[in-house]
Amino acid sequence: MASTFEVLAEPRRREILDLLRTGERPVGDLVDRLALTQPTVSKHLKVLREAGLVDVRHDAQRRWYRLRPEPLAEIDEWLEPYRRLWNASLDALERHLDAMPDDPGERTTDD
Amino acid sequence: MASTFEVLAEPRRREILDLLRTGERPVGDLVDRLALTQPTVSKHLKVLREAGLVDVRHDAQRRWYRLRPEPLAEIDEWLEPYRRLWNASLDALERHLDAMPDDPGERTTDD
DNA sequence: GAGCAATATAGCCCGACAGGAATATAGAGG
DNA sequence: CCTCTATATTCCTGTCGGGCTATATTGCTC
Repeated sequence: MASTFEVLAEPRRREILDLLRTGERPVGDLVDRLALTQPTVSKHLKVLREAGLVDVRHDAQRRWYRLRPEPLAEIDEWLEPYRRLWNASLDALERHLDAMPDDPGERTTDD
Repeated sequence: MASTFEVLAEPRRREILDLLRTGERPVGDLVDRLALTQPTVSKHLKVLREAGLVDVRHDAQRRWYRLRPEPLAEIDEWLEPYRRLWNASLDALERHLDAMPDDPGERTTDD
């Protein structure tokens, strides 16, 4: 089964997730909004389903797809050890700006 | 140029980022740790470079690769609107557990 | 149960991409 | 300048994935 990252690598699938953020939608609705044929959308939905990123509710012939944010929470956890790094960079930048009242002679390494 | 998500979809590239989290490393070091040939590692590094996820420092023939966390911060931002969703789920679960002191007759919809 | 609506599945094509082997490039040192 | 080291680039191959068309499935309604 594909990793959450692999599933998210596809722009159309991210679009689908974006659309589902506001609530559940039937397939036809997604087909209308994405410029894709119905089979293609269904295929993407299958991938999303197998990755646990969406859930389906049956209502007669209509299938309502709904977002499942849990795998995204795992991405969030994966980011955790990196988060301190860019925080460190921002802190350093802040300190730098802070320690530089107005120094026009200052040069960075952009030569 | 590939999106950050596409770049991260490759497991080996995530491994490389993991290795670089502790500090900069030369290519040969990465080759030793990943079970890949040197050209393959160089190719991955090129992709990572073009996506802005790593940076190079030249030191004679040796190239020291270093992590650039900024694109990861963008992923973090992308997650932002979703974060409230899984927080909502967790909140709901908490409220649920909270409102259920000890109710053995309680049934969920898992039939 | 025939017909219609909504969705899924199958089959196919094509472009992208990861992997490796071979080769090129860059720099140090004798 | 030749050689050795470290890395990048090129070329080739196999596989995978997205897109489409055509077809199957499911469930409603008359």
